[in-house]
Amino acid sequence: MKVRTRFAPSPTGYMHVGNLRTALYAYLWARKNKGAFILRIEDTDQERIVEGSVELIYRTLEETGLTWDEGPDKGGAYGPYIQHERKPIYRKYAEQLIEKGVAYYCFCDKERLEELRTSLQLRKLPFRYDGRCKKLAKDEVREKLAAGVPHVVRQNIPTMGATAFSDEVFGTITVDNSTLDDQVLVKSDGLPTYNFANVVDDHLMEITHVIRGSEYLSSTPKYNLLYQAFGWEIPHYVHCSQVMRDAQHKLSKRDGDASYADFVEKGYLKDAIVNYIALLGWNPGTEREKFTLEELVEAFDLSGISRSPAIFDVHKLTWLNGQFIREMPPEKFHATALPWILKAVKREDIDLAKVSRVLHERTEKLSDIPGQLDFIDALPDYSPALYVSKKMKTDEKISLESLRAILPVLESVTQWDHGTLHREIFALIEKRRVKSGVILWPLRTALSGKQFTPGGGIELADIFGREESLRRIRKGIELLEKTA
RNA sequence: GGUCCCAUCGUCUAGCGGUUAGGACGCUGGCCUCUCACGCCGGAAACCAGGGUUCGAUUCCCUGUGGGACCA
Repeated sequence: MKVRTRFAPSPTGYMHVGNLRTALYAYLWARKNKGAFILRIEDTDQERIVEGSVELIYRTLEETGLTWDEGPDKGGAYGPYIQHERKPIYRKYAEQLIEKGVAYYCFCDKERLEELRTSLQLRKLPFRYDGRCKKLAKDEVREKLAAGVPHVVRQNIPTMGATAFSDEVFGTITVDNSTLDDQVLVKSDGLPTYNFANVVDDHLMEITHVIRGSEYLSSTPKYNLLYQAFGWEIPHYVHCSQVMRDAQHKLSKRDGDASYADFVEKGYLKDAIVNYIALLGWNPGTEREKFTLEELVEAFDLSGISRSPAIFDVHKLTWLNGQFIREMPPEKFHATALPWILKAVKREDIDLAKVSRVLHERTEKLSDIPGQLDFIDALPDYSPALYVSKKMKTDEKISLESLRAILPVLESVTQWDHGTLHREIFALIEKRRVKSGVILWPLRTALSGKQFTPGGGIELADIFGREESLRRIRKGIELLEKTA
């Protein structure tokens, strides 16, 4: 049978990385098996719907390369792919269940349910519907329906026995039916609950592998009861454990760093994000850690999914991001980095390609870039103490001598390029018979006014060009003369 | 509160009865070096606890502890 998986997000305006990981696993499994990956929008909970969410879902999946074969925009043989458009379908199946006695109409209103709840709470019992409407006579039900009394449809769970299901990652799980609640299948507005809709849709859409978060683990027995009542084949279940912020908390929207968009905004590459979340809770069985999406398709297997929750480690994501950045060809890095470089560099006399060259090995995430370039547009005010470096064997006095020696050398340079500069500066070092740091440290300090910079003194001189370099060196000499 | 699930370095994980418990991030020492970074070499760092089963348990079983999910 052809493998069919689905990603079924609610349009709540947010693409949580945990959801994205679930989508990724479903995508990988479909592709790995040459099957189909389906996108279905679960909008039965109308109150939670956020404008523009569906577009956000499309955009995220497209950006990350998780292409779907069937969906609201693409169509397919199993549509519609938006749950609220499937309303009549659910009604029909709910009626079937009622006929079979596996479900029943419930006319209990809010007040009665509230009473039930408080009375159970007083006795420290968990809330469970007491099944009152189950006992209603057929005529009574018909009358109430005809009179238009508001009602829901509830699942009639057997009071005896147990229900078991098998999960690809958790194994067999058995639950006593007596602990299961007669959950609502169809709400009073006529729309199905998620609990009902997902079963009907997964069956009708011929989903073979239901890949979803572990929060559905405890309701799965109820779904199985439904499948059994309909006589439908039960799909393979693949439950993925939570993505956590720390041991106590799920990674949540409130932290401001839980969504795909948050990470893109912070300068993470989509490839790195996808690679990292794939590894969160799944391992390929080898020690390999870096994968492209295509390579993940190849390597992915259900058996590598782990049961315990995983804490999202932004440090490791950052490292992986750096790996992807370093691997880029220089032109690609330049194109990627350019918008971030332009945030810091406004002057137009700078060759930005040279800037990205020195940045390339020094960038882990793109948002690091502006801060690294804050000395380009204007030389910052800096303390002469920056000229002191024990390791480079230099201090204010020595630096002053060095800068005074550098100035005429650079002034006489006619061909201002990296090769020439390098040659001239190193000739000076040799001539003065000093350690290279004695010349290079003051040069870099004078050019940048910073302790650390992307690029060394010669590279910076090349980037700044003749006029700006000489100007900054003279300024350094001035500063040191004042100190001495 | 009831039910279910989970438990190896700080973090992600390998392990599927006998291993010097492996890798990666992070941390750290060194080398390289035009500062920083990259890269390379090294180091510290873990089997939640107690009972079984077994010649032998990180591994299998039970209990406890801790954490999570679901139902409220």
